Amino acid sequence: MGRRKIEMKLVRDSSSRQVTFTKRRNGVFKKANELTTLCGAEVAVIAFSPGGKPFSYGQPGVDAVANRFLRRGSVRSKPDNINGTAIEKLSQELMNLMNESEAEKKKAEMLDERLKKMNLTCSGKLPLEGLNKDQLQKLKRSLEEMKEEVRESVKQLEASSGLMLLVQKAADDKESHSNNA
Amino acid sequence: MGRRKIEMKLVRDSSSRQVTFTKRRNGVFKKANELTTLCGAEVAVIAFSPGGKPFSYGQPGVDAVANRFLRRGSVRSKPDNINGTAIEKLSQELMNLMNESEAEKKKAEMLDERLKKMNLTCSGKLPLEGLNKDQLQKLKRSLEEMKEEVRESVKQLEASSGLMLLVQKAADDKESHSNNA
DNA sequence: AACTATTTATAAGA
DNA sequence: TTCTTATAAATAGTT
Repeated sequence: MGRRKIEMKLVRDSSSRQVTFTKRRNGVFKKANELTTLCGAEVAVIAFSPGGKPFSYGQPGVDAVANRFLRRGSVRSKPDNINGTAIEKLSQELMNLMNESEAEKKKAEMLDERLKKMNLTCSGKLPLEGLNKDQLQKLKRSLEEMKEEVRESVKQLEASSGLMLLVQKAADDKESHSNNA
Repeated sequence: MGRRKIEMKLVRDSSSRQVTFTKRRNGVFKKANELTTLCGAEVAVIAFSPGGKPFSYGQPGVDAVANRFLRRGSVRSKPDNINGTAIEKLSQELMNLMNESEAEKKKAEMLDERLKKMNLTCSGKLPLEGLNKDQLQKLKRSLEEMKEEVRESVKQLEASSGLMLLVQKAADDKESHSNNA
């Protein structure tokens, strides 16, 4: 996309390659950002430069995602309109939310398995012979902890969702009582 | 980049949004692939559609990324070269990974606290009484935020796992080289 | 780090 | 949906 068409193969000159990497990395991140903005999708990109330096989009990330989400939420519905049938809408959204949480749980489980498999292989071979074993171990532990926390979060989320449903039901009951009276 | 310039905001029409997502997702993946090919960089992209479906470049898993990594390694440098400075690069990557893991852990902890607080409030009062739709909304929002955060955590965890695999594969490679010698 | 000549990506449309 | 096509964007080579 420039003065000339280039062959799709490794750029020979190391310097040019670095320049190309920088330009195109920015390009990919921008595209990812647009995908996020345009479609409300969550996108994460991780790129290691030829030199091994890590770059990522979506990183400082949770904040950005949260902000985006909140903005969308406030735009979508007017607070005042929360009467009557709005409850049904909420109920529907809750249902959707819970379903998504389910999906999230499954992902976490798959992740879990992958991690387990990984751990087995790792401890079996103690692979990073020449590398810093200490670092690897720390890494492993970090991953382990993260896994636990995520799993815990999912559990709590489920519990909370359940509670929410109960609350909602109670609300409905109360309402129909009022109607009866 | 089409017949018209479009505003960079959420595409209103759900159907159009889906189309846009598909097209642009392919675009991002293609760009990622080019970055990989042109610069010998390792790139992973994960995208969740508005509907929550996961797509990724570098899959059917991390395996593809790992393979690419290994292929590049054998092309770029002689196998023996994995011993010297390559080690330092990996080490660097590990360091970065660990830093990210730390950040993630903290985020997860915050999430955890918020969840705990919420559970307390909910179970303490079983707030069906006030049960203002307003409260319901707040709860809903909390749930949604948590969902986002959990999902984000999972994504990051996946990314980390992928990196781990890469590191491990590289280590295995090194070992077999040693064995061969 | 900027600047274009071109190539690519893609928003509409068929 | 898949394929065109008119335009907007990205970017390779240049300064």
